[in-house]
Amino acid sequence: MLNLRRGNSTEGSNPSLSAFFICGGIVFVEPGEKVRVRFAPSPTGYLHVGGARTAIFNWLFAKKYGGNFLLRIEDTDAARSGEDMVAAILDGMSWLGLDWDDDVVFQSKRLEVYDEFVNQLIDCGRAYKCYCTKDEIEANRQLAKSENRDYRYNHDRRCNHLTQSEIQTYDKAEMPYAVRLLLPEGKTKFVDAVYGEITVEHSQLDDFIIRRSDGYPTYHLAVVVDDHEMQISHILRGDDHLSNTPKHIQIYHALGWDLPKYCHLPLILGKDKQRLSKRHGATAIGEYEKAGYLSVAMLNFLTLLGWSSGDDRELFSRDELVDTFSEKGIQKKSAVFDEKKLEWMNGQYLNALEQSEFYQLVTAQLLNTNAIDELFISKDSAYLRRMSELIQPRIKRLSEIGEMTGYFFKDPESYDQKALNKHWKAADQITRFEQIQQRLGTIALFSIEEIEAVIRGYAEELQVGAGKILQPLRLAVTGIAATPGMFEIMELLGKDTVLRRLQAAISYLKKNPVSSSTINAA
RNA sequence: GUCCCCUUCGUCUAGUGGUUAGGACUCAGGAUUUUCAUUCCUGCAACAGGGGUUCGACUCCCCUAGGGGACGCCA
Repeated sequence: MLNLRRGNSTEGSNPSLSAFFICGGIVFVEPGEKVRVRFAPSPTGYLHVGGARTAIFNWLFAKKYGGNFLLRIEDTDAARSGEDMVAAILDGMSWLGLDWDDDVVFQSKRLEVYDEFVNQLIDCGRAYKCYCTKDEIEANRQLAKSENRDYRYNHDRRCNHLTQSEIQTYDKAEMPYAVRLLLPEGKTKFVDAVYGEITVEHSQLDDFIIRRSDGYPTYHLAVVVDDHEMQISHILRGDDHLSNTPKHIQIYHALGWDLPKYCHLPLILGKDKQRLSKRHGATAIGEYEKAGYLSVAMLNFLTLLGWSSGDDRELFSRDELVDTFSEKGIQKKSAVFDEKKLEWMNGQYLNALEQSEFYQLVTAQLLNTNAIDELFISKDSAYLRRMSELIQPRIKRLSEIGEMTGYFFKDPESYDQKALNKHWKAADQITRFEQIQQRLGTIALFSIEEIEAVIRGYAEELQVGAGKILQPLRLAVTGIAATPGMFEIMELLGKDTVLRRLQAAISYLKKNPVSSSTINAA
C-alpha cells in the first residue's frame, strides 16, 4: 500500500551547515539532480483551481526534469477529511492528465511514523510535552490580546520548565499533552526559487505544536517527515506557506535532515482580488469539466496564471508546456482568474481540434443530455458529422452544443420573438414563404449549390438583398436568429424537413400576423 | 497588532538603466459575410505615490500607501 522508504536516521547530515547553504544555492536544479516533487492536498474539499495549479506546476516540473511526481493526501484532520473528497481530487487530477508515480500516500495511515520522530525529538530535548489545556492557552491568548500584545507560548514556556517528577506525576495521571518544538534562539534564513532570500527572526515564531493531544501530528510535523521520507527534492507549493517554511526548516534541523529546495507559487485570486472562494462561483475543477471546458485548455490556462515563457506565446500543447516550463518564469504577484480568457482559449482549442475528435465530443455531449441515443449515432453518423463540422468554428464551450443544435433534431416549437418582429414583418412574408417553398420543391438534387441558386435568383427577382430572404428563412427553419450558414443547414436538413418547416411558419404567420402592434408590444 | 511577501493597461503578462513601455483577453470601431461565430485590421487603456542614486530611471535604494500571507492542539 504505502510505497515509502524509511529515512536514514538523524545522523548523516550536518544541521549547522544546512541552515544556510542547502537551499541557498543559485541553481535550483543541479545537472543530473534527481527531481522528486509532490502534490499534497488535504481532502477537506474538491480539487479547486488553486490546488490544481499547484499540482500542474509540480507535474510540469517533474516532467521537465525527468523526475517523479508523487501524490500525498494530508488527512490528519480526521474530522474534516472525507473519502469522497479524496476521490474527487483524484478525478480532477486524472481529468487534467496529471499522472502521478507510485501509490498515493495517506498521512492518516502513517501515524506511528510521526510518533517515532516526535518521540525522538522529545528524547533529544528538541521538543517537550505541554500539558496546558486548550482553554488555558486560549485564555492566555485573550489576555494578551486585551493587553494589546502578541501571545507566544515562548514567553514563559511553562511546560518546558516542568521538573522530572512533575512530568511523571502528570503522565501517571494520564494527563493529555501536546508536544511542542523547542525553538532555538536566532533566525532562519532560506532561499526561495521565486521570492529569493527570506529571513525570519525566531522571536516571530513560537514553540509550535507538532503533535496534538489527540495523538495526531500537526501539519508542520507531518509535511516535514513525509517529504523527507518520500525523498522530496523540491517543494513547489502555495505562497501561503512561505511564512510556514521557517518552522518546517526548524523541524528539519531538529531532526538533522537535509533541506529540500523551496519554490513558492503565487496564489490565484477571484475577480475582486480576494482569495478564490465559493462566492466567486466555480472553484472546483470538476465544474469546469461540466461547463464544457477541455482539460488541455484548462491546463494551458492555469499554467499561464503566474507563469510565462518569457515571449508572447500563449497557446501551448501539453508537450510544449513540459518543454518550455521553468521555475524561472514564475511570477511573484498573485493572479486574478479571468474566465473570459479561459473561454477564449477553450474556443481556440475547440477550433483547432481534428474534425473527428470534435465529432466524438459532440456526440458524447448530445448523448449525455439525451438529445440523441446510440441508435441515432449508428444510423445517422454522416448527418451528425456534418452538423459537428458546421458548429465547430462557432463554439466556445461544449455545454453550448445542446442549445446550438436543437433544430437539427426537432422542428422549431417556437420562434425567437425579437427575430420574428424584425424579419417577418414584410407585408407579403407569407407569399414569399410560399414562393420559396414552391421553388425549393422543384429542386431535384437538394444541394448547397442548387439551393443557393434558387434563393439568390428569388432575391434578385424581388430586387432585395439575399439577406432579406435568408433571415426570415433562418427563423422559419431553425426558430432562432444565429446559426451556421443557411444553405449548408438546408442541405443537411433535407428538402422534406425544410419544406415542412416552411409550411409550419406559414401556418404560424396566418394565425399570428406580425402587426405593428405586436412589434411595439415586443 | 507583530512579522514576511507583493505592486506594469480592467485582467494575464513582456521588460532587467537610454523602448513611440510590447503581446494576449475584454471592450469599442471597421473589413469579410445571409445571421452568429471565426478570421483580419484599427482603436481605448498601465509603470501605486513620494523621495533619493544617476547624465539618464518602469528598471537600483529608502519611505508611504494599498494588497496578500503567517502568527491555530486547520492544512
